[in-house]
Amino acid sequence: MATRNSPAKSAVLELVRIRQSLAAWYRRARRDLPWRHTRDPYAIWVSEIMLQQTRVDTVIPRYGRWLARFPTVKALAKAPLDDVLAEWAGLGYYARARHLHRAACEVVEQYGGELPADVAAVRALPGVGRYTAGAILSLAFGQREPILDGNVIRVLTRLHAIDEDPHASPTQERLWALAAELVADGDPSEINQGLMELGATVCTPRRPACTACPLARQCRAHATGRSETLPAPSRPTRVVAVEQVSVALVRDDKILLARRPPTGLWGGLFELPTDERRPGESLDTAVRRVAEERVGLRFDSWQPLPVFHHVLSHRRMTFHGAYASVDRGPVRRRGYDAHRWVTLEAARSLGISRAMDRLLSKLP
DNA sequence: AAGACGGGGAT
DNA sequence: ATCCCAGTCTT
Repeated sequence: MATRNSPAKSAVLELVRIRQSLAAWYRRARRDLPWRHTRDPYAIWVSEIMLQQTRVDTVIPRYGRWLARFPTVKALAKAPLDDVLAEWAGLGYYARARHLHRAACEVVEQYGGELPADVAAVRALPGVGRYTAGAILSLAFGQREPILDGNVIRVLTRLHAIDEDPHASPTQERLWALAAELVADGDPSEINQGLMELGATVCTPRRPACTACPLARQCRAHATGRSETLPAPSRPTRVVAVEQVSVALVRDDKILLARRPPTGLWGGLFELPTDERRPGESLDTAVRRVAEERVGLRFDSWQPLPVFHHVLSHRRMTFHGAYASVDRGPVRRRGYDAHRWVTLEAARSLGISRAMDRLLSKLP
């Protein structure tokens, strides 16, 4: 028989206290966010995909717009991918939109348009990883599935004063186990959202508000003055500089847009014919080469557009834009799978990247 | 285990 | 300039 103060028993009591403090704090301090007004699994799913690596403030105006345009899984599945990407335009990580569309088709075909309340089935959908499956199952269906995202990693590494790299496999498994232990009792939706909310508003990357934290008394990092130094920083990704050359080809007051291949960077989005500038290549040579090689068009003279920089997580791009009138003649695509002659107005409502939107805004 | 994959806001 | 965000997929 365990004694009253055995380690095992005090650990269990501590867990109970953490759950209760967290849930009570969450009920009191939670922000009023659009996706917290629904239990529609599809709406929760959409919000979780949009929120991947994307700030709440960025998602808020896009979430409602998305649901107005694609109100149900069936509506999304029925829409052409071009429309889906156009609606996603500007949000980044476009594989999320391609996967969401494909997953919607699968849900219609396999489950009649209703997201199954089964973690393995949801996890098997394209674009749904371990985190998103846990979030959908716990928030939409109230199941005891853990979640581990950037916020929860920060909260748990501090709570347990974990020094190891949180992205290393062994630490990942330990963190998932800790997250699972928290939802083993109580309300999994409140506990999971409480963990994320705490990480987003109190247990922040810099200058955490420990005096306002419901878990401060149980926090090992706080007790040892390490709240600001945990979690261990991850290794930064290398950013490569590249020069891009884009040509705006004009004919009858319309410009030529071409669709990128369905995968890879900006996959499935439209753009002005673009290619990397080669080492040592003059701008004039590059501009003419891009038009000739990528869409099979030539011109006599061209005008430069203002140069600008566009930064991605792994690239620092310098865009050199050119503007030229072209005569009649067939478009011969290379490396694109579709093209359209459109007005500038129509071009900006196609699925285009932020970089391309910036480029189009510089046209005369 | 590491890299690809966007964009923006905070410091 | 640096960090990093309600991550997933590929290699």
